Amino acid sequence: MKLDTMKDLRRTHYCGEVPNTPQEVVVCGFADRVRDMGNLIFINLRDRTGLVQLAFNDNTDKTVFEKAQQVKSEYVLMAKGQVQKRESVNNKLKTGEIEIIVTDLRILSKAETTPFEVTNSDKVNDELKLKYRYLDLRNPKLQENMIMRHKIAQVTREYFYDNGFLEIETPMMMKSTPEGARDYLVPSRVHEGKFYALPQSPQIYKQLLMISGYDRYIQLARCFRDEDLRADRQPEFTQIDLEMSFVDAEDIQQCVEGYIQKLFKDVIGVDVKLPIERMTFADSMNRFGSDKPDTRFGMEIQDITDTVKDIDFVVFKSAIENGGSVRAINVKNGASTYTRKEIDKLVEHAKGIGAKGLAYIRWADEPNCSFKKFLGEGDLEKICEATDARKGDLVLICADKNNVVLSTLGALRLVTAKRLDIIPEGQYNFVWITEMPFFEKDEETGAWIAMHHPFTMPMDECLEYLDTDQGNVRAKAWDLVLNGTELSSGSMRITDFQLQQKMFEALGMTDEEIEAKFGFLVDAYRYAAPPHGGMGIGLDRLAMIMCKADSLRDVVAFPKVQNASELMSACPSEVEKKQLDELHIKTM
RNA sequence: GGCCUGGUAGUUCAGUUGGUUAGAACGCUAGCCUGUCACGCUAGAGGUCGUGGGUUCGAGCCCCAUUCAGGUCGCCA
Repeated sequence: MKLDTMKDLRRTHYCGEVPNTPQEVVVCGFADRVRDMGNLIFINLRDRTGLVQLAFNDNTDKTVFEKAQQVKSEYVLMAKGQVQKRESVNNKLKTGEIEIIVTDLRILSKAETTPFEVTNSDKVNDELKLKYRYLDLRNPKLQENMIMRHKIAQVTREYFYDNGFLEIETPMMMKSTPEGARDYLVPSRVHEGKFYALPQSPQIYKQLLMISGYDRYIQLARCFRDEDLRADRQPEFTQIDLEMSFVDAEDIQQCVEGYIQKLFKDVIGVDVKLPIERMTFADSMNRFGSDKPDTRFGMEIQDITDTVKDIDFVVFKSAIENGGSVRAINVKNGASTYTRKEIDKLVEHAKGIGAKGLAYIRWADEPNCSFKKFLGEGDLEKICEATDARKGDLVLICADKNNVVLSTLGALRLVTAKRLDIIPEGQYNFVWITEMPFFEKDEETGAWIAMHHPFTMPMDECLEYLDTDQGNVRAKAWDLVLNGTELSSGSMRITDFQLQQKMFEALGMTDEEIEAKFGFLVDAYRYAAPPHGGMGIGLDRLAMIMCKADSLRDVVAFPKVQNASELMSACPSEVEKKQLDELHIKTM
């Protein structure tokens, strides 16, 4: 059968927006479900706004009826007809009170049987859905997510434009700076053996824009990092990138708080109370064992080193003697029902993080302690008191170097909270993590590397021991954390080129390296720079949380999978030898 | 790069200790059906059990390798 064309017919209404009053309308979209009852046919027509029911009955023109009999799922249709009240209402549909008695039906395009049912694909394997991403994107849930993402972008621009920010595009092809994440490289045809890099972030350019006097900059910037993927990490992502002049940390945070408040109100109708809580990095680590604490539930880490220091238990003793500590979390909420097997699993989990083991007190009927035989009179009571342990609780205790203890308990806190299902839904706990360390030690080389980036301003009081006590230098850098997810990271930048030079040196770079990699930036700061700082806010992660999605893939139209390939188009792919030759790339 | 989990019909899954013709639901095809909305009823088609090797009289099931996907650790200034 020949396909129909639209000819002079044009849409008057989206399916989900067909009004509740009798009138002639023209709708178009995809056939969602066809219910053929013989002399009566119903077709649910779907577009991005929702569904509307098309009805064909014994009053329907014969040729129209015969055409309706041919319709199958996912056909593209256009239908003209009369809106009328239904005989029986469907409360599940926005348009459930009406239907369209069709007088003209056009089959504009036919679909082969799809590899999965578009609107019933919840349980379908991701691999298949990603291969046919264009079909999965027809799913109302994904459409809703894409629309919400659009709204986020819209409100973002609105807010920052209203607050005097200029949107300025920065290059997608730039100089490679191999510090930090791996760059995606673009070979140069004209310059044999030389490469551009795709930006990991527009960091350097936005700082230069401040030097150039653009004062407040915003960009929804695409960024690229050639690192392994996670559910919350794509190799290519969008950052709400901003930079402000003549401000200090607090001004930037206030500006972003206003944005967050408006965004959550306008997009999902949630009130965010300001100001957002501030927590120092050190506090966050000590209380939650993480630099991105989920504060929606308690279970904070307690230091019980003093309580247990006299107990003759070699695990505790050696940890304390080696400068470490003994700390605990009290898993309440009836966690004493954890079976031995489940506790063993927690121990394994702890070992995976680096702990040597895990001690515990399980208080079902009475306190049952895994290291009972080392305890003296009254020791157990003291530990229970220090950890507020009562009947029904499970106390997990870790002894080791501080960083191991904290990251272990921090991870167990999340695992047990998930298992016990005590994380409240629909709650949005924001927290600023401040006074981030400037340096961190590279585990492989032992060298000090910049935790944020090397243009970050150290805190004033830390300047004097930049060279002597790197581990204690704190930065004018902060993160914005939401429900345990790092949403955003910001800092004040160094504007004194001599200090910048010094920071590069502290990071172990030679003069030649500095000149080759960042010479142009250091030079720029010789010509005066306003005090400035800024942030990068992860748009994808923000969208993920606001859509209540589990994976970034649910808020990215065409995502990549774990090995950074894209299953639909099968990229990356091989290229022709001619292309490689032009780029001076020798084939392997 | 390490570890864990999975791959059986188009889809989601079941498949006993290794034993005759590998099943179900949904989808698909054909027919019936005038008020459905996850329509219903009847019949039918549809399988290289991811791939390769091994053990065995016999493998969807056991062993080895490999591949793909997911999660996670490393990594992500």
